[in-house]
Amino acid sequence: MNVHNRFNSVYWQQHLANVQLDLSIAAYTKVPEDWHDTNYIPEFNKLYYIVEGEGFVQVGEERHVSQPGQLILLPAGTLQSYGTIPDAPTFGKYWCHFSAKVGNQHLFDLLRTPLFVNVDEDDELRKQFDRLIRFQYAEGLSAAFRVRSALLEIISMFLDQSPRIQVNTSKSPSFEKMSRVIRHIEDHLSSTFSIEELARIVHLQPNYFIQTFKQVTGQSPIQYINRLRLEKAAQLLNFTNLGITEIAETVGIELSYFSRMFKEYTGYSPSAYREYMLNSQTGPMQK
DNA sequence: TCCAACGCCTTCCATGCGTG
DNA sequence: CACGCATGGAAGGCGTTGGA
Repeated sequence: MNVHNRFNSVYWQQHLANVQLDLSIAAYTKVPEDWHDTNYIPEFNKLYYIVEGEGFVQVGEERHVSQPGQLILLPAGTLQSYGTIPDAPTFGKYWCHFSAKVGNQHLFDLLRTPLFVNVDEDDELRKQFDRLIRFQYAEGLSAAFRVRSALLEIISMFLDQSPRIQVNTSKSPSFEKMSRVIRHIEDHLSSTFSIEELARIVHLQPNYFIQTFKQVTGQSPIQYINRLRLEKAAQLLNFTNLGITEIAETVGIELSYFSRMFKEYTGYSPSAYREYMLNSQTGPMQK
């Protein structure tokens, strides 16, 4: 079971997408010649998008002299230094400070990313930073949504450009244990699970197991399992010709209950859902 | 860690509707 | 009529929670 598989699991994708974002500040700055700091540990994450000039950043032991076109991530809680380079023009950069938490963990404790990436879509990234800057102090209900969406977009671009991303679960024993349980669930979706059986996998008391599971995933085990089953069922309805009865069986739910639950989940009965998806895929193409 | 109480989950069964 | 599916009621079991 390697790290790559773990990252591909439905669990991690879902789980990391639940990230809580909080922007503290975003701006564009042409930094002064005396811009520097040495060996300090910030509470927040920083993203720098270098547009002009030169400078260095250091996280832990890794030191990097940065060029325009690079997006740099300085994760919260890491030992950092930065500064200008003598006789070189200083950085002109977009930057922002933000917190990103999944449950009670820092996102970039869970995700090991490179220190920087080379950006493909310069225009797009500038646009997102501009949005961030414009909406951070804006009035109105939508501003906070826009800030969040711009920040997500920037982080996504960073992740997409990263050649290697590792999920690091070792910092949290609960995460490690629960992801083992979730892998088991994903691998055996069509069978039935008892809480006792799942708790045994990680050697926990059932009631303590439920608590831990909920802390990590935000859902009780049963709710989590059912959501997974219904998502799988929706996929099967969408992409296969299997009968409803067969699909119910495949995802381990009794037929009549499946109908009921599926409707609660999607608003459509299974067959209505299939029809709806069929029409929405081909509908606009037909005359 | 254990226990008890509550409420939700699940199963079973009956019924109805549309289709071949 | 048989079959596949949807819907709903009833009941019991089990998951979940909170307190000690």
